[in-house]
Amino acid sequence: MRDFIRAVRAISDETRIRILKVLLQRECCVCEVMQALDIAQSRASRNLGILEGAGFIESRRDGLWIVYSINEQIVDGYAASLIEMLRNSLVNEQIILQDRERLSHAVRVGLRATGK
Amino acid sequence: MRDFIRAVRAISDETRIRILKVLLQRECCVCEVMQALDIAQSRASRNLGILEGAGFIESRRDGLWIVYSINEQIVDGYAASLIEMLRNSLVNEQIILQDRERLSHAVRVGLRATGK
DNA sequence: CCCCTATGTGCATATATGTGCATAGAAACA
DNA sequence: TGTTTCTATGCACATATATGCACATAGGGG
Repeated sequence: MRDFIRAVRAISDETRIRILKVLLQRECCVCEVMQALDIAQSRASRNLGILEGAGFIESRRDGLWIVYSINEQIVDGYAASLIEMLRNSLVNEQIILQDRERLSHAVRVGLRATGK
Repeated sequence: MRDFIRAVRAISDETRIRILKVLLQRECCVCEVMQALDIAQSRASRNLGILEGAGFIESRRDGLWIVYSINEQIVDGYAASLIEMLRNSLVNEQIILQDRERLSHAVRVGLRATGK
């Protein structure tokens, strides 16, 4: 019951839904997620942590960055069903399309180094 | 997005999960739900309302009672997928089995008339 | 070995959520 | 039409959740 609720709650937040939708496009580091969603870094990090704790995503280090990606090898567990459900949902949602657009321009480089 | 979140949030609460599990056994009036879960009447009523608003269940009047049941005819909508997921989940959960046991003894009669 | 960059986290705060209590509402039945 | 019975809801309150800000941490690269 606890795991079930943790999984469902994890996917019941708009920010985390948007993150999952982005990660369904391709793996991302934290800074790419914050660019895609146009949110603060701490917010991206925290919500990625929640999604990881619920089993939706996994992380690995790649040089300076920590790359998050959809946890594909889950067979049991509730996250698998929910991810599958999300895959077919919200396909024409405005904000999801916006995030996808921004994601396509996101670069794996700190904002400090972008010249801004 | 709003509907998606409403559906997922509706099923992310232990009380409502237990209610849905009970209704998957058979349709119930409010007083049967409160007996099965051993909760207050207002709590049962309120959570039934949330589940109805999210599209999981429907209600009809039957004499003195209002009977709630799983909304079976939903094809589109997110509730259908979530109900299907719940159907195969938590099958050995202690509290779910307790609720089912109490449900089998529940009667469609006000507590006031039980002699207590 | 030190510094710099990316990521994680403690704290304060605003908002949302769940619940009990008491009461209002609704509708069947006499 | 009045009464009884079941169900819904306003209110108060406790708890949970999400977020920004500032800072701590970690670990790669020079």
